[in-house]
Amino acid sequence: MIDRRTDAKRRLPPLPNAVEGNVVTRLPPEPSGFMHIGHALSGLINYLYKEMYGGKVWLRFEDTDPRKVRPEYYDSYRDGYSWVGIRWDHEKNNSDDMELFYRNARRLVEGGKAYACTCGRDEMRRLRSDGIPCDHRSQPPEVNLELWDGMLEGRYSEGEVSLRLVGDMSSTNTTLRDPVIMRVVDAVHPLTGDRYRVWPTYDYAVSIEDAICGITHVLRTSEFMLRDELQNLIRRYLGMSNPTFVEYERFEFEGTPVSRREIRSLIERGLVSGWNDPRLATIASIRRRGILPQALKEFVERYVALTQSRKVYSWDLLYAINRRHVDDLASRMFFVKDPMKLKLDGIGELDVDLPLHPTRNLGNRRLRVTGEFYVPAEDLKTVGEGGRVRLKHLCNFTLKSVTDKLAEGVAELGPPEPGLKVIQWVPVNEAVEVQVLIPGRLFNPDGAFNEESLEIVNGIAERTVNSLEVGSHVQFERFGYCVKDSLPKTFILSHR
RNA sequence: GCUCCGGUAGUAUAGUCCGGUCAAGUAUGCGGGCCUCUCGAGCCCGAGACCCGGGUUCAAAUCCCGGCCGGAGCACCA
Repeated sequence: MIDRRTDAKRRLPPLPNAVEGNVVTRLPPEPSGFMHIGHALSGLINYLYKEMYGGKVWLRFEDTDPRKVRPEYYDSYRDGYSWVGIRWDHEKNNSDDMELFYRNARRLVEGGKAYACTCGRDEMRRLRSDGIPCDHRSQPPEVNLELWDGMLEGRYSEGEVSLRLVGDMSSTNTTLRDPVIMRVVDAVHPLTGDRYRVWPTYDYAVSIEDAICGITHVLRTSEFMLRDELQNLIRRYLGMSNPTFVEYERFEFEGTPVSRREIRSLIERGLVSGWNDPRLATIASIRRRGILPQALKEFVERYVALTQSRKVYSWDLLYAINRRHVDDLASRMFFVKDPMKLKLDGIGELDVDLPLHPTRNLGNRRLRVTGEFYVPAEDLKTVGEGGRVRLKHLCNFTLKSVTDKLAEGVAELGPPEPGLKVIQWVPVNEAVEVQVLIPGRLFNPDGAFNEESLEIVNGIAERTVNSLEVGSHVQFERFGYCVKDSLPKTFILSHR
């Protein structure tokens, strides 16, 4: 018997209607923009359930709006999902199945479940909103077929004719009010070029695809909730079976925009540097700032709930998990912010080997010391003249004098003296200048842009940091976990 | 405006379906301590919540009604 009060080993809750060995889920990105953390979390949910029960996951691109789809985004999702550790069993694009959508559309028309409508956009919107059917709804099937064939043959231009489902014009669920299922789009598709100009709409394409992919569980965010009924109706007309739906609220993080529109506007206004700005929550951003995929996975298992309540996560929740993962692989190095020069008597020239990690066997780095160091000014000032301090792994010293520019002291090499403040240091002859970018929240709780969202800290680091590869994790002792960035001399703080 | 959905500590959640074992568990954050040659990791202790008002009941976080607050949908986008 498990104590219900402990969730130390918390996992995803059981999936309704799940059959062991046969849970088929899907990753359904629209390749029209960059992948962000919300996609990753949702993708992980779909993947982890498939792993939990055994089954398959599909990667299926929802690319039926040629105007929005861009070729580069297909890869952005493939890369992103792979990076978070998802391995999908099958991959396809909705745009692969145009003939299938056409065939089924014809079946619907023939069966009286769809009709060709020539109402203008505004007219259609008005009637739908009032719940009133238009005359086209009661056209004889021959007329509908004639018009449908005309669409396929290219006799109509965009907006002139569209194929509509016979739904329920008076339903309170407005998605059911005879939605358009096929329409003419005069745009070149990145995958199919100009081969097709009649495209399915989302609900129609998804209904059919979910059925033919054998999806057993649709796990998605709740903006789709009202669509369940419509999609089931389409499948009923077509004699296809329905999946189980599990819908949950979108995942947001405090002070961080999620919508592409918002992000684009920040970029255009120059408030962030681009789609991979470390303050953003795109996959490119969180990778760049050192969030590990394992941390995302653990985050899903520990903190995600498949409920409809609003979720705005605190970044701290993710950081705490990430910190534990990163702690094992981050080399320890010295970085001094607001440095002050310290001259120590009693130390000659010598080479010292310092461990790269306190507990793991990551090896050492060697520093040559001469008696002149950069150390944090603040530490010396708090200790004051006459005070005693420890340079970590090196020596104890007594501070003799401190001015604004220089401090002097007398050192004794040897083991640490209990009770002394232990500080990091960089030999003057081993010093390199670096900057650390500290990303913060982009928006304050009141919604205003946070002018201090990116802090830049300049300081001195030990030369060893030059040998770090871009993307590698390092812990600047007494400062925080950072990632070596591709920008020259730059590190990005992951978190303290 | 119409239609849905939600509201447990600062944050995320467990518990809500099948009312009592919940004077409400966990994680994170916060305060304190231990340990440690880091302000990290690890360990221990502490403070901190059932949106409001009615009702039903011996008993309500859990059921009912009303209110308030929040979110979503209402495209020939997905």
